[in-house]
Amino acid sequence: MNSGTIPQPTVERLCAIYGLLDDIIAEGSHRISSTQLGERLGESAYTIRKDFGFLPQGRFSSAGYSPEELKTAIAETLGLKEERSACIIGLGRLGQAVLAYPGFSTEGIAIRAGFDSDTNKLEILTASVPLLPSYRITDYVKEHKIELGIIAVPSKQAQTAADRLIEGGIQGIVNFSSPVAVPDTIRVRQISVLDELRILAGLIYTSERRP
Amino acid sequence: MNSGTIPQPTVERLCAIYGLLDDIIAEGSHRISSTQLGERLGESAYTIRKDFGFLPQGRFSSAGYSPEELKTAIAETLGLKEERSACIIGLGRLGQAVLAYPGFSTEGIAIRAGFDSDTNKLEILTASVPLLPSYRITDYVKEHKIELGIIAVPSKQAQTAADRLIEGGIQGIVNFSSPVAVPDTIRVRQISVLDELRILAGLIYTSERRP
DNA sequence: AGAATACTGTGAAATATTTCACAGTATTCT
DNA sequence: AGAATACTGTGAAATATTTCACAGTATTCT
Repeated sequence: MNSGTIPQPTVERLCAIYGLLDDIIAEGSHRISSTQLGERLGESAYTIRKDFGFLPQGRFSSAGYSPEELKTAIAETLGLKEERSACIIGLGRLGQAVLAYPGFSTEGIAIRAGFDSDTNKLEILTASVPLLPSYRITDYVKEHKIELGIIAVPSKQAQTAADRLIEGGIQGIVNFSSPVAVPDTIRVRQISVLDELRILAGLIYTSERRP
Repeated sequence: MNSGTIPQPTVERLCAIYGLLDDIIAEGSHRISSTQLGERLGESAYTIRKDFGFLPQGRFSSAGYSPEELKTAIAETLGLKEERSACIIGLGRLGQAVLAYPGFSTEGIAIRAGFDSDTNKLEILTASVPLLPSYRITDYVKEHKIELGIIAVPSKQAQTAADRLIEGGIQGIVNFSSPVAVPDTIRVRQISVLDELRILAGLIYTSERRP
């Protein structure tokens, strides 16, 4: 067994597994082994099992894990049982794509509002949640106790968006835009397709050169 | 100085810095220190300097780095000087958003084609690159020596998309869809907003509980 | 011109993370 | 029913990564 703080790589992998378990359940499997999970994720079975050491001791054994029980155990450990409120800043193509993503509602994340500084856009778009002008971010986040923010604005507006979210009391940010400065109480996950493509290029290039 | 294989976390940070340097150059700075870079990225200055140890010895010193020289040094080290060819599979909202992203052309990544299995969609959309039916992925990737693929299809189609790319000789994949099984010569970068939101929730929750 | 400052570069130490090796055990097979 | 199998859980070892501490040096200040 294991307690103490959970290492960040473990939290990341547990979340990846959590999502994967939906696929596995959809496929109809009722048992899954650490080896199989590791293969799907590109991790070793040892690592997966060590990660599971942070879950409440489940007396799993000998024929792998039950996907349903695993999901429950992970949800409990990472606090994914209660629904989290989120909002999205920037309703361009990317923001709209995220807003329209059907997965959230069933998965413990509720997108509660969308914001954009272009009021025209707010009128044209339709959504099942309120779409509001950006100057209302702080108030709205505060009033509705929104915990997570997604930033999908052009890079010059990223810092303003972050500042408004933070002033409203946001706890974490997924940022598709340029990196933003935040106090170290706020966690930021940076996402950039361009960076990822470069990382791939870099990994490929450096492993070719130095075998 | 330093050679040998470059650690993956270093490649990742160097790519993040590479992108950040464009912002810094745009702001008009001609000098940037490891401390400043670290603050923007949420890393320590030590780490940044260690990372730079993998760059060709630049005799930078004492008043920080020149953003331009840094960019060149990183590009050289990671092979980002030559343009890389990429393609995108799946032309839903997300795929369209990526395809329309203006940053690539100026940044050493060229999106050469888009694919979708819905031929209607191919006719409706317009783009500056060919939009083709998905069964042509393998041929096209092979013929045009496309190195990187972006998968933005519904989860059930992800594995097929990956298989076609791999058969065509793709070297790396950025995958917005469900995790895919690939031979270990292929590198995959998995991107999921839902996972990122859960990671944030998990990090926040576990650090609250165990201070 | 000389002193103070603000950096970098880098071995060595500290820490975090992964991998190994194997005992223990439910399940499956004959 | 007994043997073989296929797992998990976990200390210990190995490895990777980060942090520290500080010497060296160009730049800025007085």
